[in-house]
Amino acid sequence: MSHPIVQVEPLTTARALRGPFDYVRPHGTDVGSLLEVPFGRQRLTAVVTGLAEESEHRLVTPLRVLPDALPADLVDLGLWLAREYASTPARALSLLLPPRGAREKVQLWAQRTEDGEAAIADEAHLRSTALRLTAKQGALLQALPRFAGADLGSLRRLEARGLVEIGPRGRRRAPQHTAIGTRRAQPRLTSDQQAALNEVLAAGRSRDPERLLLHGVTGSGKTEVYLRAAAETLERGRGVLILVPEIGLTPQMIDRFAARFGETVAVLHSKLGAGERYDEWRRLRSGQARVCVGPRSAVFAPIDHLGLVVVDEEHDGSYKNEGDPRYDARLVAEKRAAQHGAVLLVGSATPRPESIHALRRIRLPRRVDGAPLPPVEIIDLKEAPGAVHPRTHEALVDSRKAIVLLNRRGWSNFLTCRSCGRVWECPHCDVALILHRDQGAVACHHCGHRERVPSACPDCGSVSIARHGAGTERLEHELASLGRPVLRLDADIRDASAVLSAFERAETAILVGTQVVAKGHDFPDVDLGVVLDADATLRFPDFRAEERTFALVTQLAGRAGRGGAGRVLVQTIDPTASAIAHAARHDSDGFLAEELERRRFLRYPPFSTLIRIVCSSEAAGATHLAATEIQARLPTSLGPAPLFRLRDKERSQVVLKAGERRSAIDQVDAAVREVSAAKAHKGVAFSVDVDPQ
DNA sequence: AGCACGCCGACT
DNA sequence: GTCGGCGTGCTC
Repeated sequence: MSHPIVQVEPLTTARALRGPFDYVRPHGTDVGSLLEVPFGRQRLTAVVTGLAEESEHRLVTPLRVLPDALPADLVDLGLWLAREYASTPARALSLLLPPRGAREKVQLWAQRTEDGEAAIADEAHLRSTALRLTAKQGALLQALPRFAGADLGSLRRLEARGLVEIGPRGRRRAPQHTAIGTRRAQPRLTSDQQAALNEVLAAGRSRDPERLLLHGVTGSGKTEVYLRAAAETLERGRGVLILVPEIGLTPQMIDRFAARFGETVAVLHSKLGAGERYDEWRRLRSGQARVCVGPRSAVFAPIDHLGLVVVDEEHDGSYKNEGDPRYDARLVAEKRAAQHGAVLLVGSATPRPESIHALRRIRLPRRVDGAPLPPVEIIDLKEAPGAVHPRTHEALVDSRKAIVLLNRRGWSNFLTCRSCGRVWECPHCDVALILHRDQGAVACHHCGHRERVPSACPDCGSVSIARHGAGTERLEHELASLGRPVLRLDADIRDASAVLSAFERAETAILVGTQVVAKGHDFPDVDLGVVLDADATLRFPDFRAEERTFALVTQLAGRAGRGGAGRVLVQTIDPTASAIAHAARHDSDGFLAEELERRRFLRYPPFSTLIRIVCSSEAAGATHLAATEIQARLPTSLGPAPLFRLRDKERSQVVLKAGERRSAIDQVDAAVREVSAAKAHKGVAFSVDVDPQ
């Protein structure tokens, strides 16, 4: 037999441990097969990544072959992912595995036999046969095929007459929200949409398709372009992948795809139960489903012959993974499209400068309803101190439905003792505790530590405690004086969709919240949008602060005035700030041109690659030493810079700004491997982030 | 990451 | 004597 050996990656989280390891090849296995192998004294799941003719090792036989297998292209993708993000093959492949811990659900399935068909088709025969059946059995015979369910008794009688066959069959556990069959009429495309669609279709006919950016204002009908492009892709016999930011906030995308394409749509996301997730994965793997809609992790959906990969709201930060392979689903989407020769189509009203730079842009400059974008007024907070400027207050009084954005959760930012100056801080992190009055607690927003609201200072006994700053909870409380319902939406709210639908139903209301309110649903009758503290995002110490502020203001403007009349107010202490000024004019081209020029000048992405290495340890001073050694091995890197203590761990970071991406990643990987292997740095954990947010 | 092997201190 | 500390090294 040729290739009697499998090369395998055992799935362990150990950073130092990288395969491939060789084993005897079990019958019927190939690249992508999943095995259970003896590994040292453990038994581990392992992924076959290659085949070989011979090995220098003494081989053992795997314990068993697991039922599902990865497609070979996903094995390639996993190995690429490991290298691209300086992780390990095992950690990367773990992200792509079929859902574990669930089996196929099998139920009895009944269908007509040839005699049964004849009984239905031939009316005379039907009379003679069916009349001798009870009414229910006759109805059942006509309603087949279907799962047997509670009618098994009747079906068994039909089976005895040879009219039906009954046997086991897998049954799909469909996620509840998939609104299959609620088919809606296809809207007519505007001429802009038609032109955009033509470009996407033209790209799809090319051997080496272009990567496209659909830059369309909110309400310009990007989703309908995705749907039409998907339909055409399916007709060509190829699969479709649609990525969306967060499934909880964008149920419309799933609904619209399920309504248009029915059973061929699968959904993959973290809220699914084990059975549902397994069934959806299997439906994709087997080709029963050819379209997948889901968040970042859905970029690993097992779809073969991909023809179209869509990334909706491509500016959204949730495409970046926080866990160990710190992958960016937007880059993985691009890679998958390239693997399959598929069209990459990313869409946004506020695209990233990176995308403007790298992709060919198609525009949808007008809303489908023809309504103009709402006017944006900038309000100078220097004129009047306080959280809500008098003009903002006036506008809130005049509005019927308003969205107010404040990017701080809780009641107040921090507490101090008026008599001794004590600041309430998290015992595990170097940050202040935030007051949450409704929960009767102060909480750390980084590690989740909570304490009861203090009634007295533990240091000096004073009962006079000052509350500084205002968050969404306090704002909610203060706006209640306007005498209309105030709804709050932020990470403290358990049921976000209940708040959104309450706001949608309300005649008049104010929705207060953090960034999520700028995403959320589309409300047709919002007449006012307010950004209370645009400076909070703008002054963030990050080179993306400008673009995030621009996106926030623009996205909020998109929520207001869908029906026509609407206005947006942006409060700031710096009205001349470029991001705010451009957003106020709806001038994304101007903003993006300026931002790209700035990036080019400062050599920021896309004109370089940033790589961040964070060292963390509970031992005092250890991270600084480790980071210093990392820095010494990377000639052009900056640092080490201390970060605030998090979960009892000191942290220190080194940042590399590289011209040559591939070699820089390899250098960082080598440096981290060497330093982490040194016994002097035991107890120090290292994390590498390529393209940090 | 596990887990065993191995070479030194204080306990029934 | 031997129970067990965790330093060191290996896993096809």
